Amino acid sequence: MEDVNHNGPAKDIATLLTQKGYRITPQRTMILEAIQSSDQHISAEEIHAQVVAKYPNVNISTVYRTLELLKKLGLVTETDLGGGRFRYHPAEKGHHHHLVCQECGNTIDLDNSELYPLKEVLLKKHKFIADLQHLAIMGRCVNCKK
Amino acid sequence: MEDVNHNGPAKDIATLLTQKGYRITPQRTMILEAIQSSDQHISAEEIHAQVVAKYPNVNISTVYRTLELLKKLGLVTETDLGGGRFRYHPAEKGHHHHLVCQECGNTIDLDNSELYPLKEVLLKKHKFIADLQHLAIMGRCVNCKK
DNA sequence: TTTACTGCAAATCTTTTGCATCAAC
DNA sequence: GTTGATGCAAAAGATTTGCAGTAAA
Repeated sequence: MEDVNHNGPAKDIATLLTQKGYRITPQRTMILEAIQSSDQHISAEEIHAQVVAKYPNVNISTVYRTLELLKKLGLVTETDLGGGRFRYHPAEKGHHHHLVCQECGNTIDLDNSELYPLKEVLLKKHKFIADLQHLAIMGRCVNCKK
Repeated sequence: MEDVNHNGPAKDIATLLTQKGYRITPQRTMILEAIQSSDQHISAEEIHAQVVAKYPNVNISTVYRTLELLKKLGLVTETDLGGGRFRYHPAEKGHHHHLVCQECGNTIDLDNSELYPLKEVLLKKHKFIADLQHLAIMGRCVNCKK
């Protein structure tokens, strides 16, 4: 019971793409695998490196175009953790938040419940609907604090 | 009592620069004015536009180089609000946080007290020292929510 | 006069786009 | 055989850098 869905997620996505008139290509398959095999958030460059290792001629623009498609279909979430580079993760893995250590780059995941009080405050006091899917909190982790 | 310091901030900064062996140029003076006159966080491009209005030949690389210097001296804080563009504000103005509307781009400022509970939780549960100076929370404001 | 600062142009770096070719269906 | 997808090269947008000339001290 590793996956959220009953079928393998890759198969689901392939089916979904086909149904919508998109095509399954080796490039797309490998890009999907790269995203799904990554626990952490992965960047376009990292996806590309991983794909190229097996299938040398894939261009990074194909990665970007595939990510754009997957975003549009709601299969992948794009997160701007700063640093001028987007990061991606499978939407099915649910949303979590990030404590990013500015020293060592490690990220700690938080779940929704820990930010719920904040969300409530923002809504009540500022009538602001916070999109906490895309939240990254910078700082320093234990190991780096000294 | 507008300023945190007793002397005008611009004068302080000029003195400080001179003491450290840096030079006061018209470009630097105007860049400093642009940063200080902005309540909100200002981008390099916005600073440049404001400076060029009065002093047409200033190059944007001068803006970047001045910002780098001011950062190094701790006079200006650089914030990565995402969108692949840094924003700057005077360090003396203290830190506040941002609710950024993804629809209209408006920002609502929060002060430290509203995020204090969160900071405490992160410290206690995750031993993570959150640098909330650099926090931006994305979402939708009242006007855009519908 | 010394050398820090500036303007300009060119280089980076990430992401996007135009276009001709290729391959999934 | 259609037409959506790909690779390549070039563009775009923000920031950085090399260099020769300029100006603050």
